[in-house]
Amino acid sequence: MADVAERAGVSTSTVSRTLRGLSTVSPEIRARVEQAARELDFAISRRAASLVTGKTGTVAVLVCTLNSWFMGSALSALGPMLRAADLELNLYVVPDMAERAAFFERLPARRNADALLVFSFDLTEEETSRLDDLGMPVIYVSQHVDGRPSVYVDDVAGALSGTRHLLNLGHRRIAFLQAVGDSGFSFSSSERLLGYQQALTEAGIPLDEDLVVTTPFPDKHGTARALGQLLSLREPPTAVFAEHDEAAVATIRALRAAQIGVPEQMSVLGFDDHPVADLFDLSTVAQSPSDIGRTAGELALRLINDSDADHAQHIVLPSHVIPRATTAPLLQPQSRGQEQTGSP
Amino acid sequence: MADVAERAGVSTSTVSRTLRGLSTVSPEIRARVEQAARELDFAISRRAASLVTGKTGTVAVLVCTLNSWFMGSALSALGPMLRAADLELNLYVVPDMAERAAFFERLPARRNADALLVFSFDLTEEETSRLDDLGMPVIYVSQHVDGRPSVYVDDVAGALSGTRHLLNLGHRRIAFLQAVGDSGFSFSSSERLLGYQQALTEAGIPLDEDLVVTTPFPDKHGTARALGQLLSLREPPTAVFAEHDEAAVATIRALRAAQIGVPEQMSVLGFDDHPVADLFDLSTVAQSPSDIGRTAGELALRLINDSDADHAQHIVLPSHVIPRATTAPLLQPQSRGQEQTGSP
DNA sequence: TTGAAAGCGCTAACAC
DNA sequence: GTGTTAGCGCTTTCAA
Repeated sequence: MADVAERAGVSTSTVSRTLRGLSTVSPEIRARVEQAARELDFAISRRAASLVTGKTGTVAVLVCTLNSWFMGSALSALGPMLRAADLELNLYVVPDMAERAAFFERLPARRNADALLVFSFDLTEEETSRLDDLGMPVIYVSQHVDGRPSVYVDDVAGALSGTRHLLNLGHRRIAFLQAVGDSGFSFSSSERLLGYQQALTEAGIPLDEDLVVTTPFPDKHGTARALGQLLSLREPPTAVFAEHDEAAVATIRALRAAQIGVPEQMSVLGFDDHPVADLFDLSTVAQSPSDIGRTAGELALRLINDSDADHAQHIVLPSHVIPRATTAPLLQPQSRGQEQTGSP
Repeated sequence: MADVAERAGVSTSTVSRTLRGLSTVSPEIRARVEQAARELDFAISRRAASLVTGKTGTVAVLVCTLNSWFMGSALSALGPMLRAADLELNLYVVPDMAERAAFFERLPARRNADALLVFSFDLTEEETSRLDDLGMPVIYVSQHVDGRPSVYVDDVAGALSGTRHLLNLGHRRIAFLQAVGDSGFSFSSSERLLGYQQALTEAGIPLDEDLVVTTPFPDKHGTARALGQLLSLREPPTAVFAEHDEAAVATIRALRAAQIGVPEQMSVLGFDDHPVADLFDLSTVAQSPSDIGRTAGELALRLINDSDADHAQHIVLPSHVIPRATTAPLLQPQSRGQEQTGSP
C-alpha cells in the first residue's frame, strides 16, 4: 500500500480511504490512486484490514458433504450472494465423526469468520451449545434449532400437501417410504412422516403402521424389498409417497420391473424436485435449495451487520406440490398415463 | 493472547510457541498454557498470524458451480485434505460470465490465499495470463494448461480404452454421442472424441461422421432425437459410446422406450462412473473426482511449501473401463444380458 | 480533504 | 527455555 501511496503522491491513509470507496476523497486524487493501484496490481490484504476493523469479512460454512444435489444447489446460490456482499466464503467439510469431533473440539472458525452457517447437521445439544459461545452469529440451515436463527423448508407442511394431493385423487391406502441414508434418520425424514400422518388423520383415515416402510438408501435392491412388503399386505397401497425423489425413482423402477404400471396401478409421489424428478416425470413436492442457500446468506448478513437483529428468528420457506405423470386418480386410468407406457 | 499469557503467568511469545506446537517449550509450561487457553476458549487469529508470517494459511478454490457430481466429489475430498494440512478453504463460485469477468478483473484472491485451484474452466489465454501474476501458485484442475501445474484425467486414453472395449466385443459400427451442456463444448468432450477416433483408426476402421451425433444436455427429448439420426442411417451402429454417464443413461432410456434391447441389440458405454452408472448397471469408463480433488490439494501443498517444486508439472490420473451390463458381444446374446430382460 | 501516528494480534529475532 | 522488542499492513483517531 505504501508503494501505491508513493506512486500516487499521497499518504497511505488516502489510499485506504480511496480503496474503501469513502466519499471524503477528492475526485482527482481518487483517480490518481486508482490508477496507481491498477498499475501496481495492488489489492487490499483483507487480513491486515480485519486486524484493525475486527471484522474478518468472511462467512464460514460447515457441511458434511458437498456431494448432493441439495448442497450443490444451496452453495451455488450462497457463493455469489456472499460475493455480492463482498464477503469471503470459508468452507469446512466434515465428512465423518472423527473430523466432526475435531471441528467441534478446535472450532477453527473461531475468530476467523463473522458468522457460521451450519448446513443439514443433526447437532447434539452439546455441539449446539459449543457453537453458542463461538462469538459470532451461527445460522442453522435446513434444520430448526430452538432459540437460534434457522432457515428451512417446512417439511411437515410439504408432506401434508403432498399427502392431501394423493387423498384428493381418491387414494386411501397411501404408503410412506422412508429412505435411511448412511448417517441414520435425518431430521427431514421424521418431519415428512409427520406431515403424512397429519394429512391422513385430518382425512379421518386411521394410521396403518404396515404402510410405513423403511429402506436403506442408496441401495440397489432395498427399494424392491420394501416394495415387496407393501405388495404382500392383505390390502396393498394404491399410492406411495417416498421421502425423497431419488427413493421415488427407485420405487418407480422397481414397480416397472414388477410390471406394475405407474401411475395406472400405483401412484408415486416424491419430495424435493430433484433434477431426476423432471427426468422421470415424477410428481413431487418441490423445495428450492438455492432459495435456502440465498436466504441463509441474507440472514447471516443481517445478523453480522445489525447486532439488534432477532437472534432466534426462524425463516420457513415454502414447498409446493408439482403434479407430473406419476400420480393419477385412483382406479381411473388417464390419457397422460399412456404416454408413459413402454418407457423405462 | 495476552489474557492467556497472563493467566498462565508467561509471556505472549511462550503462548505463541506453545500453541504452534514448537518443541522449545517445557512440558509444565506447555500444560499451563494449554489449560489457560482452553479455559479462555482462546483460538489463534490466523489473520493476525498471517500478517507477520506472510502466509495466509488459505487455499482459494475457483469453481463455476458446485451442482454436479464431479465438483461435489472433488471438493468433498479436497476439503478434509486441506483441513488435515491445517489450511482453510476459500471458495469462489462464479456461475456466469458477469461474475467471471468480475473475478478476473478484481482477483479477490490476491494476497488472501497461498494458492489457487481452478476447477474445470476453459480459460482464455488472457485469463490464464492474468492468473500468472497473481503472486501465488495456480493449479489447473481437470484441464491442462501448458507450462502451468495441472491435474486431470487422461480423457483421450480413457475414451481410447472404452472404444477398444467395444471393438473387442466385435462392434464395428460404434457411434459417439456428444452431449453439449449450457456452456458449450467442454474440454473433456473433444478429448474423449479424440480417443474414440484414435481407437477406430488403430483398428483400421474409417471414421464415419454420421456416427458422431450431438445433443443438448440435459434435454428430455434431445437424446431420442440424436438416437433417431443414428437409427435411420443406412447402416446403424451396434454400440453407442456416450460422452458421459448421464447421456448414456438417457440413451438407454430412449432405446428401451423404442423397444431396442440393451445390450442385446445395442451396447451402451458411458464415461465417468457417475453414481447413476451403478444404478443402471451401465458399463463405463471410470474416473475418480475425489482422487482429482485430493491430488490437486497435495500438489497445491507442495507448491506452497517448496518454491523449487516444478511449476509446470502435469499430473495425469488414470481411468479404467468398468464393464457392466450394458455392453455385450456383437450378435451374440449373453446370459448376463438376460438378467436385464424386463427390467426397466 | 489530507497526513501523521498509534495500534490491531500476532511472530521472529535476539538477548538472557 | 523464556522474555523483550520490533514490526507485519492495514484503519482510525486526531490535527492540520
